[in-house]
Amino acid sequence: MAGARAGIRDVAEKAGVSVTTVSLVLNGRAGANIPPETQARVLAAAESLRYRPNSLARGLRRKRTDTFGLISDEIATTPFAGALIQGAQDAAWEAGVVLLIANTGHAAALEARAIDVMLERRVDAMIYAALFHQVIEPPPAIRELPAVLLDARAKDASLPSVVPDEAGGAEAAVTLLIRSGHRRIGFVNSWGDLPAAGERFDGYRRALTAHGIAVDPALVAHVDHTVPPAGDEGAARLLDRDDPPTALFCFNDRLAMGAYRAIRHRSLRIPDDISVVGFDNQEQIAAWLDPGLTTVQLPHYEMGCWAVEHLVVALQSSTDLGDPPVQRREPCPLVERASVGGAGRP
Amino acid sequence: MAGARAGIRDVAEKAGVSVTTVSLVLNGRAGANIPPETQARVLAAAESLRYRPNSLARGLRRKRTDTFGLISDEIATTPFAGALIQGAQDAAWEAGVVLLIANTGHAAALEARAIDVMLERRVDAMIYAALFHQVIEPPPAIRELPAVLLDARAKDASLPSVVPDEAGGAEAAVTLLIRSGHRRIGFVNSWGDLPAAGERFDGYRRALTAHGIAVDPALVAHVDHTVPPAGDEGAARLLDRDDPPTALFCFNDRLAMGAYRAIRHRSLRIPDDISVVGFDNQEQIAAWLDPGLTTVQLPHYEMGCWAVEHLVVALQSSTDLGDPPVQRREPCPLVERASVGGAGRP
DNA sequence: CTGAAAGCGCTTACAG
DNA sequence: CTGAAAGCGCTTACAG
Repeated sequence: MAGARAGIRDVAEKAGVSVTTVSLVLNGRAGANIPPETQARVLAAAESLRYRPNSLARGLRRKRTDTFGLISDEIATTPFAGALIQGAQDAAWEAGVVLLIANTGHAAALEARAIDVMLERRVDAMIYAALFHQVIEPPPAIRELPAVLLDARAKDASLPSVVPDEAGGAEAAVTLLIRSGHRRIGFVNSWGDLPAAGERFDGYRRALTAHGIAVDPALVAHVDHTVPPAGDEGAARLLDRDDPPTALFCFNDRLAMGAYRAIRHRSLRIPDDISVVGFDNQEQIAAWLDPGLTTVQLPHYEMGCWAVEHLVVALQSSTDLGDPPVQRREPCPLVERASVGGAGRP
Repeated sequence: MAGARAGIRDVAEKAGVSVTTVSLVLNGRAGANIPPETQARVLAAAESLRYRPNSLARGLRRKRTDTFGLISDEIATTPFAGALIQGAQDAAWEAGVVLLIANTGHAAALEARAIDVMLERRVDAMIYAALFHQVIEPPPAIRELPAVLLDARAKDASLPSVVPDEAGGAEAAVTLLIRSGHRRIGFVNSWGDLPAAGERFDGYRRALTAHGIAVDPALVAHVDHTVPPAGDEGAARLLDRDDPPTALFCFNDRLAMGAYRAIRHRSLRIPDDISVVGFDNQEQIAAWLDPGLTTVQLPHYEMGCWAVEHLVVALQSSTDLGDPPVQRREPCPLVERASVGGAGRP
C-alpha cells in the first residue's frame, strides 16, 4: 500500500548533500551556516520525494517523543469527556505534541497496564483525568514522569492539579439571582459527599452572606442527584412550603430539568413566577429546555488546555513542575439564557 | 525524574545471557529452544530492573507500531463522540494497539496536517470518523494506509465503512408502536438532506407498509432539527390536526423532548393518551425525561469497535481489506422505557 | 541452544 | 560551510 517510503538518505542523495545537511535544514537548525540555495535544494528534494521523517527514529535518538499520555475514566459515560479531551488535544496540537489516550474506568489493573504501555511508548508526561471533580490517590507509577491531575486533585497536593472553581461558579449564580431581586433562594443540592456539593454550597452561602441574607437551612433540599426524579422531588419539597423560595439554584442541569417539571406541574411560569439556575451547562439539556436554562459552565475544555500547557512549560523549563505543585482552580463562567427574572411573588 | 532506564543490555548482563536471548524470551519466541531456567532468569532480571522495552526502538526495527490513527470531527460538540472513541479504544486495547486521536473539525488544512503527523508517526492504519452519518469524500492522503470510514461512507464505496442501520432502527421503533395498537403514527422528521432523515423515513414506511397501513403524508412533519423549538412545533402541527396521530415517532431525542412539552401543553398524558418514540438514545435526555423515553440506540460504541477490529484482521491477514470494501450497517437496537402505551384515543 | 553483528532511520557532537 | 561516523535500543537472520 505504502510503497517504499523515502528516507533521509534518499533526500540527501537527490539534493546532492549529506544527511547531516538534510537533517539540519529540515529541522530549521541550518541557520546562516548553510547557503539558501542549498537549503532550497534540500526542501525541494524532500517535497518531491514526499519525504516524511520517521518520528520513531527521531524519538529514539532524541529521547523525547512529543507525546503525552492521558489516562481517564470511561469517556463514554459522561458528556463532559469530549470537551476535556478536546481542550487537551487542541493545546497539545498547538504545542506540537500528540496525545495517547486510555480509558480505564479507573480500574486499578487496567490502569496499571495503561501506564505501562505509555511508559513503554516513552511519553514525555502524563495527565490523569477524572470525569468529575474528585480527591484521589493517583496510581504511583504516574510519578515516574512529570504528571498533572485533571478534574481531580491529590489529598496531599503532591501533584499539580486543575479543578473547577465550584464555589466561585455557585457564588456568581446566586449573586445573579440576588441582583435580580431574589432574597429567598432555594438550593436543590446533591446529598453526596462530593467536592462539588460542598463547594457549591460554600458559594451559595458566600453570595447570600455578602448581601446580608441569612442562610435558611429550610431552603436547601438534599437529593440523590444520580437518579431521575431527584430534581422534581427536591424542587417540590421547596415549592410546597408555606413560604416558598422565588428562585431555585440547582446542583446541576439535569436536576433543573426536573425542577422545571415540578414548577410547571404547579402552574407556575419560568421566569415570571420563579427563576431557576442550573450548573454544568450541559448543552443538550440547558439550551433545549424551555425557557433556555441559565447555568454555570463547567470548564472542561479550559482544564484540558491548562493541563497540557502546564506540562509543556514544565518540560521546556525542565523545572520540576513548580514547588509546591500548583493547585489550579479554573473559573466557571455564568451562561445566561432565559430562566432568570425579577423576584416574582412579593 | 525517571533516572536511567534499564535497557535490554542491562537485562542481558544481569541474567548472564545475550540480548538476543532476552529479546526472544521477552517476546515469547523462545519456544523450546531456550531452557526454562534461562527463561526464568531473564524474566527475573527484567522484573527486578523494572525493564520496559522501548517501543520506539522496537517499532523502528519491526516497521510496525501497533498504533492506529483516528481522525474525527470535533468531539467536544457531540455527546456521541465519547461512545465512538470508547468503542474504538476498547477494541484497540484488546488487540494490543494504541490510538492516536486528532480532532480536526474536518477543516481541510488541519486535517491534512493531522494525517501528516500520523504518517510521520508511522501508524499502521487510519480511521476516519464523522460524528453523524454522512456521505463524504475522504481526504486522499488517508489512502496511503489501510483505512476505514466510521459513521461515514464514501460515495463510491471505495473504502470500508460502518454506519448505523438507520432504516432498521426506525422500522423497529414504528413496529413497536404498531404492535401496541397504533395505526395513526406521526413522524416528526428532520427536513435536512441527511442520510439519517431519508433512511429513517424508509424504515417508517417499511414498518407501516408491512402491516398494511398506508403512509399518510399529512402525518409527517418536517422541521429544522438543529434548533430548540423544532420538537414542540413539529409535534404541535401533528397534534392540532382534526385527526391527530395516537403516537409520535421523532427524528431524535431532543425533538422528542419538545414533543413532550407540546403534549403536556395540550393536557395529554404520555403514554396514556399518546405514545412517543425517539431516536439516538441520548442518555442524558432519554432517561431523564418523564416518563422515560423509549428510543432507538445509535451504535457508536459498536461502530468504533468494528472499525478497529476490521483493520486488525485486515492487517494480520495482510489481505487488502476485502474487495469490494465492506460497507457495514450496524444494527440500532430499540431501548424500551415508558413512553409507549396502547393506542389511547379510539 | 546461544551469541555477534547488522540494521531500522534518524540526530548530533566532532573534525576539517 | 559540510560530511563521516557514532549511537539511540531494539529485532532478526545467520553462524556455530
